[in-house]
Formats: sequence, structure tokens, C-alpha cells
Amino acid sequence: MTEDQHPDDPLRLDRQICFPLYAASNLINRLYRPVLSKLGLTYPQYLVMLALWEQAPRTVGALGEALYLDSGTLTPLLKRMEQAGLLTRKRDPEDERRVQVDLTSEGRALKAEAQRVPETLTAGFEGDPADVEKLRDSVQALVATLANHQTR
Amino acid sequence: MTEDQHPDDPLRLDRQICFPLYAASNLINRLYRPVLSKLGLTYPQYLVMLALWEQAPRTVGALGEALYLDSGTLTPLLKRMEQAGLLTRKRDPEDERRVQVDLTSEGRALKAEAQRVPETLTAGFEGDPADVEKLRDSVQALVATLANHQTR
DNA sequence: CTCCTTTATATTGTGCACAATTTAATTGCT
DNA sequence: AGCAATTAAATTGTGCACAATATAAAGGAG
Repeated sequence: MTEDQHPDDPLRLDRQICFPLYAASNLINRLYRPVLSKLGLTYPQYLVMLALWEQAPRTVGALGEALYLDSGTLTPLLKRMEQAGLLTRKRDPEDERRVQVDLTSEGRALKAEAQRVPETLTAGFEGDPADVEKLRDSVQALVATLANHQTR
Repeated sequence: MTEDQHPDDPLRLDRQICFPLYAASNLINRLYRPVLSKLGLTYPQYLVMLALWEQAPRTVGALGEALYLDSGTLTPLLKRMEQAGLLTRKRDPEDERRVQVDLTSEGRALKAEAQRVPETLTAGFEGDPADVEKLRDSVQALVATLANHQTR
């Protein structure tokens, strides 16, 4: 039985902003998976590598700030990446509460293999690159707003 | 050690389109969680309810098409919602491969309680509603493109 | 120095997402 | 009718995300 679909019903799926963001995130993860698995990475692990290629070493907390994740997510993820030989985790002697995450030479070397990942995948977006950049900036602005309202 | 950050490095985190979508999806999930938990729903369960409030009954496959999810995700999720008394799952007598998912009266009644969820949460977005709508349409277009390129 | 609070990471338990596989029903071909 | 191919959902196993809690180190007040 199809229900009457009032065009101004605030609960219509196609009126939500949250749903396309959720769907896009899932679809993109699905798109990246086969490409990244050749590098031995999952998608969140790839993000950690992007962050560390920009700056290393970094503490778990600093990585969490950059990626909007907490230790509950990062600790097990980083342990798997340590097992894979991509990075090291060492207690900071200056402050034994902190854990410094640093790249291994293997982790640094992986950057060369990852160079072509973005272009391989943005090809699947099939849009004017300028439009994609505008969309990226809009979503970045949204993320900034959302993050400001959640102190965690 | 901070690495040199070439402004045109394709692997810079702030040049990715995928990352803000991923971060936005996580942040939104986090924003919805406390509100939806009062209704006894998780965020993906809320999406299933939105889909069923628009049209019920629907097969597992039809729900998956609407939400871009497969049975591996939906089956356990729907079982939990069935346990919670929100919906029923019945094999279609016309085609015993299919499972028809329908709302219970309790599930239908929950719609009244959910009416204020969107306005409660879009308040946290803090932007011109017109801008939010434009962003929504852009991400919807991206989702359509991504979905077209993934037949599953 | 002692206790109290704060900070940083780790642990626990729940619920997604997904690929790969399995089970079972239907369709199509001959 | 017989049977291979297709389709729909369920199952299995891995890896996130997260809230809540625990552990332990650092900082601060008296």
C-alpha cells in the first residue's frame, strides 16, 4: 500500500540533508575499497595515512582532531596498521599519557604507490572538476559548522 | 617533523572530496544519535522508518535500493526492529524468495513522535535554509552519479 | 607531599557496512 | 518434466564508529 505522499512532509526521505550525505559516504567507501585494498588499506586507514603523510609523528589525539574520530575508533585501527608495518606507536617520554604515531619507512614508501588514487577515483564522479571543488568546499563548511557544535 | 606541504599535492587531506563527506556523515550520525535514541532508533533504523512511512510494505530488496544498502546490512537491522515491535517480516506467498517488510501499528504511530526530528536537527546546521537545500541537491546529484556507476 | 581534578589513551559492548558465500525459490531452456 | 541459470535473502567474518567506562599519568591546591 502506497501512502499519500504530502510534498511538504518534513519526514520525506528526499527532503533530508542527512540521507544523501550518509549514502554518498557509503557509496564512496564502496568505490575506494577495491582500489585501496591493492595497497592493503581500508578507507579509514587511508585517511590516517593521508594525515600522517602531511605530518608525522602525531599523537592519537591530534589524529583524532584531524579526522574527527576518537581513541575508541583509532586505537584498534592504529594497532592493525602497526601490525601491517605501516606505522609505530610509542608512548611519549615527555608525557607518558600520550602515544606518538609515526610512519615507518614502509609507510612513507606507500605514498608513491598512492599518488594515482585520487585521479583514479574522481574519474568516477563524472562532473565538471570545478563543480566537484565547489561541492567539496560546501561540505567542508558544513563539517566545520557541525564540528563547532560538538565539543566532544 | 612537519613535512613540506606542496599546495598541489593530490594527497592533501583538504583536497579530497571523499573526506568531508565521510566526516559529515559521522558528525551527523553523532548529532542524531541522542535525539533518535529517545525514539528507540539508531540512525540507519530511522532511515528505514522514513522509507516505510513513505511506502509499506516493501521487500528487503526495495528497501535496499532506496537506501543503497544490501541484505547483509539490512537483514540483522530489520530483525532488531522486528524485535522492537516496529515492523513485521513475512515471506511473500507469491514468491517465497522475497520478504515483505511492513509497519506495525506501533511503527506507524512512531511517525507522530518523529515529526519534530528534522527541525530539531537542521537547527544545528546554522545556515541559510536555501544554502542547505542547494547543498542537499548537489550531494543528491553526486549520489545519483555514484549509484549509476555501481551496479552491485 | 597528598589528595583531587583533569587529560590521554585503552577497553568493552552494540550496531552497522561490506565482500564473499550459502540457501532456497523461480525462471528459462529444451 | 528436467535441470542449469538466475534471483532474493540470509549467513559469516572483518573492520569500523561510538557511548560508556576504565586506567593511568600529569597538574594543581593546600
